[in-house]
Amino acid sequence: MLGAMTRTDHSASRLSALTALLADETRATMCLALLDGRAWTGGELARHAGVAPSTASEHLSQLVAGGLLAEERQGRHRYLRIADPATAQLIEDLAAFAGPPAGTASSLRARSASTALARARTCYDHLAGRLGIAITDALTKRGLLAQETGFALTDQGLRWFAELGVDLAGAPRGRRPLARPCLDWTERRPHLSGISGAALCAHAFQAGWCTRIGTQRALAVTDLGLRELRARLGIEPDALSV
Amino acid sequence: MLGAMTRTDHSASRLSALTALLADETRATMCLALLDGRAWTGGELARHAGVAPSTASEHLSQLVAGGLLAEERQGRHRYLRIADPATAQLIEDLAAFAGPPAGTASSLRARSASTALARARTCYDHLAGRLGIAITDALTKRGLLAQETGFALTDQGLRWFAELGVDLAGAPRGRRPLARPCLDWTERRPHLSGISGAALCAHAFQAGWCTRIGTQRALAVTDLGLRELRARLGIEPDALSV
DNA sequence: GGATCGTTTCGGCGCACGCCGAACTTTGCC
DNA sequence: GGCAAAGTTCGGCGTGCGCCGAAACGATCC
Repeated sequence: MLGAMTRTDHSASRLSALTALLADETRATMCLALLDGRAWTGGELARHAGVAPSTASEHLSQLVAGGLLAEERQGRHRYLRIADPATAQLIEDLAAFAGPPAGTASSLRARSASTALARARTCYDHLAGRLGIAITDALTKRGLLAQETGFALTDQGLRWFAELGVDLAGAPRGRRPLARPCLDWTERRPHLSGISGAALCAHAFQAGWCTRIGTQRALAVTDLGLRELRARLGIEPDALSV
Repeated sequence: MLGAMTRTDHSASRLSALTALLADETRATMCLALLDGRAWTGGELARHAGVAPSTASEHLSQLVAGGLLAEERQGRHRYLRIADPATAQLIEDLAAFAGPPAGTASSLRARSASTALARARTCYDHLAGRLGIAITDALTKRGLLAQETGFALTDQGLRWFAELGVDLAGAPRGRRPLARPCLDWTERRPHLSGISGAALCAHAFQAGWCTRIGTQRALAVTDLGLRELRARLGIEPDALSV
């Protein structure tokens, strides 16, 4: 009992310290902005969050010290990004959990249906929005991704990636799983994350399937992308343009 | 840009409100205690966290209002439990992420190697500790659980559960996946969670494979349990008693 | 060298909130 | 009905922390 107590206490201390980093709205705004997967400067984040540069500087130092963000100094700039995919995943999970309850999901979806962000965007290092959902659904429908008994690529799925020219076996395999679900903000449904999700997103950029719009995380699918998605996954262009 | 801004702002507000609930060490202690899956009274949680009943009452009201806990009034008692499996999973994820870095994992494991908690425990509604890891490893080794390409039960795995007398198809299937990984505190490795993990844990209790020790979440594996684990999964009793 | 810009450090302000004890309500027991 | 126990409400205390502006620092450009 006593042993369990102290152990729990240490865990509670660490848990509260971690969540305290995100418990401030300014810091939360910064972390959510960084979920686009790119590195922002301190000034950009300060303006985005609507606080003075000095305030932002202190917040960012806390986030770096807490391990949520990584920094890189270049000249007089301080570039900040999410520390690693696991951290991005955690923030995504929290954001999805904190999202509006299921009842208001439809109204939210309807309200934001016309925005570019809901149509296609990146979610740290993989594809999200209706594009991400459409791809995940297509992979599942074609038997490339098993969702009934968990969330894993099938052997056919591995071959599909190989045909795409993406070498998943050779990918740097840390503790990050090959495939894992990531709950989508706008769609309230899981889309493909993990190493394969990141690889697919990277391929989509490299092969010119999609490009970034503006400075945020919104994406546009190119004509080539539409053709490839139809040819390789049977995704009709209509499903993405609505 | 503006649309994205306000949207992000709302998300940040909700994200910070959610994490603020766990950002206090007293509330974090309470939530971690409730991860044993049972319902505690307000007084028990107050004593466990080391605060006055009045203080605990206010904290618990916040956690209920925030949706993390569910309450049930019975006479002059107020029973509290984690709201649902998704919430438990989130708290587990956070606790695992907030846990000690990989470098200190071995020393932690060594230090707590002798405690009953590290040997076998529940993690909300499924089995954890070395018992949970041993089961997950055995399922994987026998081809019942696929971890190479994600995390999902195989067809053989479904048959194994059926032979056990556990009907996974008939389980109340909400959005909760059949199988999902849950990162273990002490072992720093994933163990089986999700509907199948909960069903296996329930079966283990019902069939007398294990029983609770004390009032915490620690478990003891019975002789029958040891025999069944060896017969059904090839788990040697030594692996659990070390 | 001088001007400018991005960033950081430092005081100081003010609010938010976690804590307790005391008083009160409700429930259960004798 | 009377008493004990669980829980809640309220007032008040103290502190922690998020905010800003001013000033200092360092890099870049002219």
